[in-house]
Order: sequence, then C-alpha cells, then structure tokens
Amino acid sequence: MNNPSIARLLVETADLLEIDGGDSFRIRSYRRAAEAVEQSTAAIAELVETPERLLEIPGIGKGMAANLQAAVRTQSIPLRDELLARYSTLILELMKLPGMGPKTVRLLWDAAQIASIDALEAAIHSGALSGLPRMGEKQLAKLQKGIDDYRKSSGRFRIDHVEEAWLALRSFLAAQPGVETVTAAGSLRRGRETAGDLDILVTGAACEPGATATLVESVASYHGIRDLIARGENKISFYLHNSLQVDVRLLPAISRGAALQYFTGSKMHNVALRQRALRMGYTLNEWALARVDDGSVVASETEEAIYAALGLDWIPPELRENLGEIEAAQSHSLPRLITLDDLRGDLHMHTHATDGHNSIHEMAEAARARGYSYIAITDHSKNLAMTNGLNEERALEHVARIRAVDHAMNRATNGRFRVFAGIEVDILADGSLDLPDAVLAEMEIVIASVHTGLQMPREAMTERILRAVENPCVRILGHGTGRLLLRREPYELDLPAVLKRCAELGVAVEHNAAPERLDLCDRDLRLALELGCRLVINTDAHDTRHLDKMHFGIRQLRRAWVKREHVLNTLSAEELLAALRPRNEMRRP
DNA sequence: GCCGTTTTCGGCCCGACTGTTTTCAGTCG
Repeated sequence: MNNPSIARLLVETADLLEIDGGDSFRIRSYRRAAEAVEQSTAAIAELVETPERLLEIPGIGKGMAANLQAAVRTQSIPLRDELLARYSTLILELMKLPGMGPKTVRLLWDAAQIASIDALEAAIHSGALSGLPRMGEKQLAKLQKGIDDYRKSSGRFRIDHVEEAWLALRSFLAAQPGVETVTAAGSLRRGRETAGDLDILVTGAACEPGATATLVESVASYHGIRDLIARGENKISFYLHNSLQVDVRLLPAISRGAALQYFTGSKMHNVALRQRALRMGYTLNEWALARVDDGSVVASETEEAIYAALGLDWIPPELRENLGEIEAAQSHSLPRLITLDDLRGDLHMHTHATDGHNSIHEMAEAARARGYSYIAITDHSKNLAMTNGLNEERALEHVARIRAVDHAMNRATNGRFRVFAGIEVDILADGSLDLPDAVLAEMEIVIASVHTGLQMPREAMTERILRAVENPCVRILGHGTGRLLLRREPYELDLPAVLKRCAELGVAVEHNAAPERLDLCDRDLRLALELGCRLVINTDAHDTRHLDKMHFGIRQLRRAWVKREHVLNTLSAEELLAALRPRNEMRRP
C-alpha cells in the first residue's frame, strides 16, 4: 500500500466522520494526517515496522499511527469500515458533487436513504426531495447540473493549460477601466503541476468598496465564460468552456498583500500561519493582519509586511505547503531557490534526424537566443524505429554533423556557445543499451531512457534500470515515457533504489520540464535530494518553441527546495563536463 | 485525534456567497 492510497483512506475516513456528524477537530486530524502521509518522502508501509518513526511525523500521534498500521496491514481503517457499514460504500462519491457537503449528504440519507449519485438523480426526477429543508427548485437544478458536470469531467487541469487561460484573462482584465493590478494566486502561483481552479486577484479604483458594480458586470461578460457560478460584490466565479473554474476577486489596494497571501495558500500553510498569528495576539484573514484586542491593522498592503510582522522572512509561493518553510523563515534559513536565470544550457533535445522538427543549427540558435551557453543534441537510438532512431552508422554521422555546428557556433560566438554531441539511448528489456559502448563513447551526453516494455513487473523494471545505469557510458538517467516511469505512485519501479544507485555512481537524474511529462513530482525530487542525487533539468524539445517550457520544470524544482548547486546544467560548459560521471574509456579521436 | 512560549487538559483558522429558514445554515476556498 503506497502513500497516496493510505492518504486516500484517511481522507475517506474524514469525509465519513463529517457525514456522521463527528467531532470537527478529530476530522481535521484525519485530514492533516492524510496531508502528512501524502507529502512524506518515506514509504509509510515500511515505517509502520518502526512506530517511533511514524510518531516523528507532525500530525501523527499514537492513535493515527495505529490507523496507519491498520491501513498497511488490512488495506483499510477500522473506523472507515465501521462507517461504511453504517452508510454505503457509494456515499463518498456524493461528496464530490459541487455544493454537496456532509450536512446535505446526511440530510439525503436520513430523508430517503440516498447514498449514490445515481440515486440522487433518480430522486431529483421523481420529486422525492421536494419538501426537504434547503431543497428548493434552484437547489435541485444546481444539483442536477453538478451531476452533469461531474460526469463530463475532469478533476484537475495541467498547469500549462491553466496558464494559457490565465494569460488570456490577464490581458482581458488589465484592459478594463479602473484596473491597476491583475495577479494569479492559488496553485498556479505556487507552481504546482496541476490546478483545480484558477484564482485571480484584481485591484484598482474599480475594485474599491462600493465601486465594483461596473467591473463585475464587465468580468461577467468575458467571452470565454461557459457558465456563471456566482456573482457577488467582489467575487465572480465561472466555468470556462474547457470546464476550468475561475474565481476573480476584486480587492481594495490596501488589502492586496493580505489577499495575495490568503488566496495563494496552500491551505495547510495558511492554517499554520493563522495559528502563529493567534499565538502572537493577531488575527489573519484575507483583508489584513490585525491585533486581536483592538482590531487595529498591523499589515495588509504587501505580503512582505505581513510575513515580517509575524517574525518571518518572505516565503516564496512554491514553498508554502507547511513542510518546514515557516520554521526556516523564522530562523532566516530559507533556501535560495534555483531560478530560470541560473540555467546555462538544455541537455536534451531532438532534431529532424529522428522525431524532432528542426535542424541542429536551428535548435542551437534558438537556445542561444534564450540566453543559454550550451546545448546537447540527443536524438533517439535505433530501437525507437518509429522515430527513425539512429543506428551505429547514422549515430556516428550525426556526431560529425553536431561537431561541425559546434565548431561554427564556437567561432561565431568567440567560444561563448557550445553544442555537445549526445544521444538518448534506449534501455532494452534486459537492461542493456541498444547501441554499443564504442559508439556511446564518442559523445559527451548519454541519456538512458526506457520507452518500451512498460508493463513489466516492478522488480523486473527496477533491475532493468539498475543494470542500465551501471554501464559507464550512461551519464544521465532520462525520463521514461512521462506516463509510467519515475512518475508519482503507483510506481512501476522502486524509485528510491534507482535514485540511490544513481547518487552512488554519479549518474545525474533528469527532470523533464515539460508539463505533459510529469516525470518527477516535487516529492520525488525531494527524495532525490535526500539521497544525494545530482539533477539536470531539460525540456526534451522536439521543436524550438518547446525550449520555452523550461519555466514549468523550474517551478517543480523550487517546490522541492532545489538550489542552484543541486543542478548540473547551471554550471559552465567546462564545469559541466567535469561534473558529469567520469567515463572509463575516452575513445574520442 | 493532536499538541504544548499560559497548557498533559482544553483548546484547535476565517469570511464570502447562496438560497431560502424573514436571521441563518451550509459550502467553499
């Protein structure tokens, strides 16, 4: 039983307790424990053997430790089983409908034994719900719509899709009269790999109290809106055509910092921050940080002022998950996180020799235009026949072409731009590589990736990759397919074992920056750092425009507390070559 | 159920919006 599965059991127990009308603080404990389990870099399934280590996790006490042990041993939690027996196994699904909370679920259950979405829909149509409290015509229509939306979609959205919607909305909002600032908050600002919705904060003359009517009207007329959800004096919520929910909030300028802090979250970070505020005699909400005794405002205009008043350094949004950042901010020991500007090169890209769309020279020029000082061309090897992968002969010819471009660029830039010869070699089912060492030894950058045979059992896949990284030609462990390998659990491989061996061998671990890949989530990256891995971050560009996806990956690194010194492609070209795994045999001419 | 800068007992984060219950409960973030 992996961590996300255990976390889900805890969340379900919390949901059931809410339906059952349980103690709200006890419910919160289950949710907090779920969060802690989800975020833990250690496998809970292994930790249950040593309960004292479970108790070291904040939010896990004696009772919760027993629940975790039960979860690992029986795939459930006794309290969850008990509550499921009392209600129904389907009742949890009802909670996923918008506007449906524990009280309403309980009401439906008590009144008509409704315990599933299908039963609810039948009851709406049969009129069985009329006469129930809070079940007027509007409410029923809203529930039916919620059921329709739920069946159509969707859950969370990839962050690049959310960013696209954000950029369009930002232009629209910034063009409205009386608007001065337009800022994204929520998951987008924190740099998560997905987002459930898009939070936008707007300030300016048109957002001041009593003056918002015109702007509210304009926002509600945005062409991208499919359905309006809510429209108040300073908040407008709607669905875009792709079902992404957007919340636009109009704020007085004086509250901008407090609102930005509040709506950036995460929830856990905010709870911890408010608790800290209370201990200091303050109360924190989306309008201001204020004294509890006389209500006087301490700070509200900027985030920096609010964090400072709480005795904290300003915390980068990517770190706001209540995973130690508050303690670090208090002791002035927040890391200096890596930024896009720290990167000197991109070490993974394809050309039209295989499945890319541009030439070696075009990729090099595109990278130079983006301020890089080197790239590596790493086309596919022969096993990937559908990409026209390079066999021994073509690979060597390609190296010669790359060298020619390197020399030309080197001259043209007075040695300020290098093009390394490389390849993305395929790891075969038995862990061998599909090109001989003699060919790989001709190249500076050898990235080993798995592309085929992904249905392999976990142990075999782990063995396969461990064997591949033992090959002294391999300098970087690449992504898998972006779907299965090195991805969040359920893993198809023993990721800790693979990362540990890479750290020992000096094989760098690649983080693919493209949002559609999602190779290493931030938790995996934290694990890689804990195990001493050195990282590289690449776009795996198949097109010059793909080079622009780097910023998505950088956000993931920042969420994992990655600093510049952890990432090899922040080094100069010479330093990079020296820092990569040394090659046993140098057979270069 | 967790936890400790008043505490091993008694606390535990806050406000807007909606619909309908003419004064508020429920949901959401």
